[in-house]
Amino acid sequence: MNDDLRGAAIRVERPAKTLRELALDKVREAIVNGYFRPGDRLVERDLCAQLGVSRTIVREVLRHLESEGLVANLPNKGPIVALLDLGEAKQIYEIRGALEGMAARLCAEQGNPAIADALDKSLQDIRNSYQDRDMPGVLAHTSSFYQTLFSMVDRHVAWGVVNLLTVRINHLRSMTIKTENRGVQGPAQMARIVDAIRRGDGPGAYQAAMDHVASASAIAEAVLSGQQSID
Amino acid sequence: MNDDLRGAAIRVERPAKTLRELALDKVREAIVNGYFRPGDRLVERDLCAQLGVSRTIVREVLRHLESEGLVANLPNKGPIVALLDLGEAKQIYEIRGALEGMAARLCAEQGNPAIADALDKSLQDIRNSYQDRDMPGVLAHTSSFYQTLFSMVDRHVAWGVVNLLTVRINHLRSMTIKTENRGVQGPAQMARIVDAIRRGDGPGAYQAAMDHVASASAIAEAVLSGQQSID
DNA sequence: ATAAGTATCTTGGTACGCCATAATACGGCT
DNA sequence: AGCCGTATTATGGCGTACCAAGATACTTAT
Repeated sequence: MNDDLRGAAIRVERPAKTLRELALDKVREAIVNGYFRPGDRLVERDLCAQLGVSRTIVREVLRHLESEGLVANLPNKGPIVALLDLGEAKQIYEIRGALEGMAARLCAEQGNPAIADALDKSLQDIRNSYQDRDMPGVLAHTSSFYQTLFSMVDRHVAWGVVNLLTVRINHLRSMTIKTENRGVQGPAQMARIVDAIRRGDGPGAYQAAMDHVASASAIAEAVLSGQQSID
Repeated sequence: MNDDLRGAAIRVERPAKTLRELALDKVREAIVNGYFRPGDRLVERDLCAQLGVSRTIVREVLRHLESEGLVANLPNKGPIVALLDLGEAKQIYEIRGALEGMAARLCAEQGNPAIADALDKSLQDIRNSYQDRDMPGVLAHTSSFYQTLFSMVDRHVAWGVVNLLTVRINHLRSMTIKTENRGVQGPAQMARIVDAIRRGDGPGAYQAAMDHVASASAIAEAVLSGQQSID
């Protein structure tokens, strides 16, 4: 076991990623940032060619994405990129509200100033990204903000759920953050969460997190019903 | 279209389930009710033989269960039945509390007496199962109770999340319900949820649902730490 | 007895082939 | 010309066989 410890120090961190995992990431990413659009068919043999892997891998990847809700399987027709229904999107925002609110409350009750400091740092990254019009950066840092929220109170299961649900509404997210004033209101609402946490105000943090998600949901609904014709 | 209606009546209801789905259900069930124990290795070719299907299917099934959290994949060793650690179990109970509380509150705010009636019916089923010492029945009807809670307010996404998480703690559930007095306390706590819903008391319903899960969590923790040596 | 080499087990991954079904194109018949 | 039945194609569902590489157990030679 001593050997284990010494070995660990110099262990060569191999990628360790299997081909399947790489392919999974590629396809998920392709869906999430719109290379494949909702409703597009995902023909197994075509994906094999595009990814350069065998059908076995492609099938496993499709199964995985199916269980993530990113891909739907039509009987006798095959897999397509899942269509996002407005009602479902609202449900996802609602769940995020419940879980992020919970995490925020727990952070506040923790009474550890380091939490609020870490969140402030993420928040500043978000503001900077908005200023630079770097929208992918906004999304990434927003994710990072919430990941901090969950991981600071050791709630990785809840974080996993939130993450899982979030990829399904990713294109909605990228639309909401481009909305007028969102670059100001969003960070302001998140700052309220951080403030409540710093004050140790559990219910306040909960409410602030709920409010933030609720406003995102409202914007998403407006955007989605406005663009219904395009879909 | 008239033809459709007449045709539907005599349509031969094909299984429509693919072999993969059947195999998935079999393996999931085998894990959930303990035929495969946590930590057991799931050797692909053995599963092929036991299920009577090809490796293609088995691999897809294992991937699927992996993304459900029921199966873990050790690098260079292969899949095993996921081990449940206490902290994770507590997190799952906590999430269930948040979501079931949310659903209960929504049910109460709905102001539809049919909801409470339907829940009462499930509750009676649970009581009967307890009386008959039919533990699988208790679990099934408890699931049904919560499914009603979610589906009555059209929250199938949240129900999906709860369901997903619940299978991971299934063996804990089957232990908690065998606890002394649980056959009385459990239904009593659930009755409080139903009462609050019938009164239209949103916060009360929320709190009652939280309390029920919290007590289940406490029992699970006691059971788990008591049996730690057996694991 | 021990270190080195070897065999075995198992997964990761690939290639190929077969069958069933749905959709489409085609071609013959009236 | 128009319609109906058939052939073809596209595609998913499923199976088999094979190879490479890592891990582990087992020999064997010194």
